[in-house]
This record gives sequence, structure tokens and C-alpha cells, in this order.
Amino acid sequence: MVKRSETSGRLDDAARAGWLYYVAGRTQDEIASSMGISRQSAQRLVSLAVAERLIKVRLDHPIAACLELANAVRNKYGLRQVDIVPSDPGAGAATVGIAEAAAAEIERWLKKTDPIVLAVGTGRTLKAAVDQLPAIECINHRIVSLTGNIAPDGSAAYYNVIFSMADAVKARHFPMPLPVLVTSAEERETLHAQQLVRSTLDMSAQADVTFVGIGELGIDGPLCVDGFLEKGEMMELMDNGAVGEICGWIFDSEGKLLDNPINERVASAPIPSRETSVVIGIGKGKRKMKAIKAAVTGHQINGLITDEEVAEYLLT
Amino acid sequence: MVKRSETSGRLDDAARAGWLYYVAGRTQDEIASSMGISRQSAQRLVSLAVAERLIKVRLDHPIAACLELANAVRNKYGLRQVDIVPSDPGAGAATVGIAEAAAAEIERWLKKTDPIVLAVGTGRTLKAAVDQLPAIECINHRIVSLTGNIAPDGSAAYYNVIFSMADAVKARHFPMPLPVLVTSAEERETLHAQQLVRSTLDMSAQADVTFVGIGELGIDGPLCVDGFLEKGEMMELMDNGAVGEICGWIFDSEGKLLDNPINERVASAPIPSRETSVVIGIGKGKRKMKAIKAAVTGHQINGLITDEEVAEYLLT
DNA sequence: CTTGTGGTTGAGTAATTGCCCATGAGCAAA
DNA sequence: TTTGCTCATGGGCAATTACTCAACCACAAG
Repeated sequence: MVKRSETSGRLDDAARAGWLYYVAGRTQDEIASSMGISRQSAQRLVSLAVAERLIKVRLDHPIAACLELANAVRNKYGLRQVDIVPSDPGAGAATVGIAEAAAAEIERWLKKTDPIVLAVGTGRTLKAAVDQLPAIECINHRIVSLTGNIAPDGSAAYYNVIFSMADAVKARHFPMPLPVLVTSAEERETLHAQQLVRSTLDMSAQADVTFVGIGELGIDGPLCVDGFLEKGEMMELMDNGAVGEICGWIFDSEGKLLDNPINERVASAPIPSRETSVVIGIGKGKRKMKAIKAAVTGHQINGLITDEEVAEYLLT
Repeated sequence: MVKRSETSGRLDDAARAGWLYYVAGRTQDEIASSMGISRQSAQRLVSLAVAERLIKVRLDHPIAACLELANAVRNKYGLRQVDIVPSDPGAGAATVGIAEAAAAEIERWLKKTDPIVLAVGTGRTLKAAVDQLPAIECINHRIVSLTGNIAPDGSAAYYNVIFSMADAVKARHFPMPLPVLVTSAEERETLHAQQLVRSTLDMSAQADVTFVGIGELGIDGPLCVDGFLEKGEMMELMDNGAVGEICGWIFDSEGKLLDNPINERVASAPIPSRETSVVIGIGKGKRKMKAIKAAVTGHQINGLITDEEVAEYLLT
């Protein structure tokens, strides 16, 4: 319509077209006729504006920072999937936010129509997540526990989450009828050879997706608090470089499973393959930072749900 | 808690979808499958993100034509600051583009670290601009309204923008607890003498920067449409040479405030000094051309945000 | 004068997106 | 419980956008 002077540069036209498209919300057809060019040219100008970074888009929502952190963490550690939730500065429980996020992710998997095998580990964080689950009926799926459900004193382990999950989710679920730690490698072999245990182990190996808590070590860590390890054993482990555990499997700061007697007594199923399935670790907070970093570094997990604070630590 | 987490969860999803779409450049199909929802739902989330103004696009390129116009206008009228946005040839809304530009300018002021007093007028354009503001926290600044917040029918004036601003901007804000027009000059004196009003008036006089809409007169103009003036009064004003108004202050084609009974009934604060502060007028469109030209001619404002169409008119 | 190169254009077409509508879930009132 | 309302959902389809390709132009080198 208005004849533009020929001297105005191509970038100016691109900027103008980009402005009309993104800010004014006109279609490329309208832009074309108002600038007196073909609609193809208008399209080219718009994409040029984008390519030249003339158009800057920003997301004005707390989640924006989280998404960027998630991307950065995913790229740095080669993870399949990363969810970052906003850190809650007001102290609060160790599971605020992350539990909801994890529950949402679990729910997303459970809503799939194709039958899946979902494996779960143990821990307070995972328990909190499962407690957030709404009632779902998904009779096609199977839910299997990676860890034993018998506490050192013989009672049912409270933080074995598969029972909580069974309350909310109508699906076949398969607990692991074992202690978490047995007394020796030999005993583990014997128990694992049982038919019932065998089939659960086999199923866990086929898991399509796995959710595990990431535990820190230390005398305040879950293994000690829940009585699986004595203080002395814990100190010795830490002296040997242990920094964290998943389902009882203890690893060092590089995420390598420790070659020591404790790990030979862990009765949990092996963590399902990170090559062929998704293994999502859940955890946040200062105390777990080192354990989380080790877990992603050593590829014990290939998915992560954590908070901004930990994400920033992972990126340093 | 559950309710809140569900609603904010929806916005989170919208933010995530919007981020994936606009920032990461994924298609809505990809977003849908990665979030485990249908494509239609993904599309809805993306448009929700836009509707909720989570997505903010800006053009990072000075369009030469607009810059030249801005320079020319600034020099011709001796203004401190002029922003010109491209005209939208399609007959779109009266605030497209200009609102974004004004919001960017307001944001620029609000992001200053030194405490400032920011004064705002009223009007649809200014309202649209304020609605574009992202959430900002700037507890050092103070925001004061130049105009009353009580409509002729006694309700809160919808286009009093300070309340909209308070929604987005965390700062102390000071509305003006008065009608826009009172019945007589005497009543105005009485009301202005009140302590509460007095302090607001004093603060407005100290404004570092002021944003005002520029209103045209006429029976379709805001003063009539919003019921502040009867049609007859309006006709009489126009017969006396009135062409525009700012905060209710009516001026002629040279930008001089009219010496007539209506102006004596305006309860708004005086427009802050153009000698010592920045007063930015906002407006565009054919109908406002004369009012804008008068406002800059008479130095009622010393800054202007408008579009090419008006800029070219101002230069004739 | 021909040829090659780089870049732009418009047509055609595939991909993507926006919108309408029927459906059904959730929920409050009767 | 039924009724009526609201609203999210997904299918389908039209509108819009992105991409490919051949043609064309300008210009420089041969």
C-alpha cells in the first residue's frame, strides 16, 4: 500500500514483517498485501526476522527458569528427561513441589493406553509422590517394586512405596518379598533363586519406566535412620568414597557402584537398563546434591526430577 | 492447596507448552506427545499461554523508518523522547502495538534501582499497556494516580489503571480517592484540602516520570462514552475550540488548557512539570491525531509513544 | 557473447495450526 | 437420583504457514 523507499534495508523489512506478524498478530497474507509483496516473500521476511534473532520471545512465568535449567542439565549429563521444579525458599518439607511433579510424571505414564511395566524403588520422596497420585484405574499396567518390603526388624518397610501405590492405582502390583539387606551374598543368591522372587526380578528387568528415590549417605541418611546400617558401617562406607544410594545400591561420587561387602548384601533388583528404559531419579535439597550429581554422572539414572537449587549445583 | 496446585498446574503446563513452542521451536504435535496429551490440548495450552500473557515477544531491531520519524518528531516539537511503532494497516484494535511499546517503556523505568515516583493517568490505551506488564517486584518505587477512581455513577472507574498496575507490579501504589469530575470549583478545593488527597497530590507533583493517555473529544470520545460529559456539554466544548484531553484536562488545538467551567471541575492532579520530569503521552489512530498534535504543540507532554501514521501527520 | 554464480521470486505442495462441534465428565441445584 | 449447566476433550476440517523447485535476474568472468 505505502510504497517503501528502496533504500530501506532488507532487515528493516524483515523487522517490519516480524512486528506485524508477532506483535500485531496479522497473517502473512495481510502483511504481504500491506507491504506490497507476495505472501511467499512475506513468509521469508518473517522467518528471516526469526533467523536473525530480531524477534525475541520470553516466557514470563516461574516455570521458564525451570525449563531452561532442565534443558541445560539434560544436555550436560545426557539424560533423557529432566524436570525441574521451583525451589521453595521457605524451608518446608523436603518433598514440597517435587512430589507433585513426580506424581504428575507417574500419572502421565499410567495414562498411556499401551500396557507398561512401571518399577518403583523406595524412599520418603517417592512415598510423598505416590501419595499425591489420584485414583487411577489402569488394569493393563503392571507395577513392580525393585526393593524388598521387609525392614530389619521384620516389619513391613514403611517407605516401600508399592503398597501406597496399590491404594491409589488399580493395577496389578508386585512387591518384592525380601528384606532390603540380607546377611551375605550367598543368602541373596538363595533368596533370588526362589521362583516367586525370580519372576518379580525378571519383570523388573523389563520395566518400561522406573521411579527411584535418590538417597544421601551419612548418619542422618535414610539407610541409617531406618536402621539398615549401623553408624560404624556408614562411616566406613563414606571413608571408602560412598556418596549416595538408589534402592540400597551404594555408589561413589562418580556414580559407580561400590565394590564392597554391603553392596553384595543388597537384595534389591538391579536398576533396570538405562539403555532400553527410562529410569527417573527423584530428589532435591542440599543434603542430596552430591548423591544426585553422582547418580547422573555415572548414569545410574537417565531421568531426573529435582529442584532449581540442585539443578544449579549440577551445572556448576 | 489441591485447588491451587491444580490451577497453577494448568498455567505451568501452559508455560511449558508455550516455552516448548516459542522458545524451543517444537511443533504442537511434538509438545503433545512429550507432555502426554492430545495435539488439540497442546494447542490450547499454547494459546492459553499467549492469552495469559505468559509469552512476551519483542522486536529487537530499530526499524529505520520508525527511527527517522521519531527523530524528526522529537526535533520538530522539542520532545525528550519519542517512540514510533509501525502502523498496522489492518483496522485492528486501537491499542495494538502501542500498548506493547508503552509497556516496555514503563518496564524500563520500573527496573531502575533508584527509587522513583511513577505517575499514571487513565484511559483505554494506558490500560492496555499496563495489562502487558509482566510481574515485577520493585518495592522501592511508588506509583501514584493522577486521576480519580470514581466513575460518574459512583462505581470504581474501570479505566483507572492504577489498580491493574497494582496487580502486576509489587510496589506501593496510591490511588486518588476522588471522582474524576466534581460539581464545582469550590467542591474541588474542599476535596483537595483533605489530608489524604493532599499527600497524593503532593506526591504526584514529585513524579519522576508520568504516563498518560491522550483522549480525543467528540461524542465518541472517552469523556462522553464513559459518561463524564453530556453530549451537549461536549458540543459546547468543541465549539470553544477544545480538541483533546489528558486526565480530564481539556485543551485547545494549541495545547493550552481551556479557561472554562469544565476544567475547573476536573479533580485530577495537575500534570507534573514538563520542566523537571518526563511526561509521556500515549495514543495513536486517526481520531486522536489532532489531540496529539495539540498536546505536543502546547507541551502538555514532553514524551510521546505513537505510530507511524500519527508521526507522519505531526510532520506535515 | 556466453557462461557460471549467487540470490530472489512465485507456484505448488506438504506440514502445521486454529477453530467448530459433538461428546462426556464433573458438579451443583432441584 | 435426576436435571441442567459448565467445561475440557478429541475428531475433523479449513486456514495458515513452511518448504521445495524451477525459473528468472544481475553481474562478473571468460
